Amino acid sequence: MSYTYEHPRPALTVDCVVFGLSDCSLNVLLIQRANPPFQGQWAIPGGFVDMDEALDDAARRELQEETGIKNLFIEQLYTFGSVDRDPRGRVVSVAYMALVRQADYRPQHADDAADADWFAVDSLPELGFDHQQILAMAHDRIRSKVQYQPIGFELLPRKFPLRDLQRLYEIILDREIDKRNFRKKMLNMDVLEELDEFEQNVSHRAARLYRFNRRKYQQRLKEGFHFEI
Amino acid sequence: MSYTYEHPRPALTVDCVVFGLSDCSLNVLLIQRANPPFQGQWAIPGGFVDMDEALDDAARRELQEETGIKNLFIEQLYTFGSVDRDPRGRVVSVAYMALVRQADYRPQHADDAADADWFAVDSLPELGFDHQQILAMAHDRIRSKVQYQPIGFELLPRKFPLRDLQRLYEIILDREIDKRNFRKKMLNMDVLEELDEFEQNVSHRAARLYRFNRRKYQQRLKEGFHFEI
DNA sequence: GCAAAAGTGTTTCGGGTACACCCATGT
DNA sequence: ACATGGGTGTACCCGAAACACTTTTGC
Repeated sequence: MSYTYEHPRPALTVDCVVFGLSDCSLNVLLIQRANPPFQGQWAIPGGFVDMDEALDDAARRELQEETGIKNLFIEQLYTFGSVDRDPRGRVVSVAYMALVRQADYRPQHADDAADADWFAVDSLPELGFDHQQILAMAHDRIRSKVQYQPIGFELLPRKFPLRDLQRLYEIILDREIDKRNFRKKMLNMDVLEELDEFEQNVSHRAARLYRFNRRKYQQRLKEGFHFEI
Repeated sequence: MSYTYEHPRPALTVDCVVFGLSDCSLNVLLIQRANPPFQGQWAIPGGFVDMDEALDDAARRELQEETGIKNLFIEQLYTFGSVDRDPRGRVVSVAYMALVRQADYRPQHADDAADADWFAVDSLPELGFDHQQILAMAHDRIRSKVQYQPIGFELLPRKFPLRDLQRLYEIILDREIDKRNFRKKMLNMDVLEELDEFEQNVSHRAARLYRFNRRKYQQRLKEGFHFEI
């Protein structure tokens, strides 16, 4: 089967920067390329956009093929279209950023990848294509966006102690935060649900668990509320 | 001439939301479509991406064809790729936003447009395609970005009185701003150059002119400075 | 009882906001 | 002289930041 057009068309792909969080670092999911170009090098997962799927759907599909996870948070980042960004020819790529609960699954690599693994954002391997640049932009985006939108919760389990939320911000923003001020501000925003559950299996006093209440957040937004760290 | 590919490819276009400022409104440049679909309706200027030009270059080129202006401020906005957004088939469009000094030129329409004109953003005509949505996103973007990046200057003449700068913010943000506080804040940022020139041909005391000093701004950025209205 | 982390208020400081009058210029 | 807009300083208030001790739990 082949397709013919009057004018030449660039190929169109989506690439997806997947962020996860571990105890002490913000991580991204990379795949090791099984085929040329950049065979053996690490890269951001991605693939071609089908004719009958929207860009967001393509990103979600690729991500599911690479990771097995559905229903996650994704957001369009930027579209990269330098003429020479892919040695195989003109390829324009719509980059997405996704946030996942890293503990929920093991990376599984698709056929076009030799391997898939997490890397801390501050110690990345060399990347193929312009993926270094895409990743840098994604990192900037998450750093700034986490401060004024409640997207951090996408990286945590549904139920979490405040300490973990604070640690999340400390890791992403790369600065220490005062515990009392943090709790005060976070709880005052009134978008967290205080649960009657506590951490398990800790060798010290167990912390209370909280849950992000999206409904309450949406409601507060309408009242002119503004999420901010 | 025709081009054949193994897999089908969406067509790729750039669309450009051009903002200008007049005495009392923020405006966008629209063209009236000369051909179907949506013939006779107003739309955002745009066109196909050539194989040997980067996306930004395509946006700049289209813009120059539509308006005759080069060297203006452009910024990528978002990529729109719903399956049915164009009745002619699958067309993915990378949307840009541009800011121009509206007084500097008259709109001139290209061959594919019957007409081109400015419309105040708060009284737009009905638009073809998903251009209403693109425009709404551009409007959101300029509104939020103008508050933390010095892009407003792109809409003003090089030399301007502070009153005009304040009016710009009042128009874009749609709220009144206190004159003394505005001047204090703006001058304290130390990115404006106080000129020894004054307005001409006004029937009252002439205001001093200022100029945005980009070099000083870049330098202050490195010192950890943060532009904000 | 000791190690480890949870949980909790008050004071201080700086920046944002509110606010009104005199001055320069052209007609 | 008057109409029009240019230009200027101070007081208050609120939210951000700094800061240390007691409590709970497991070992």
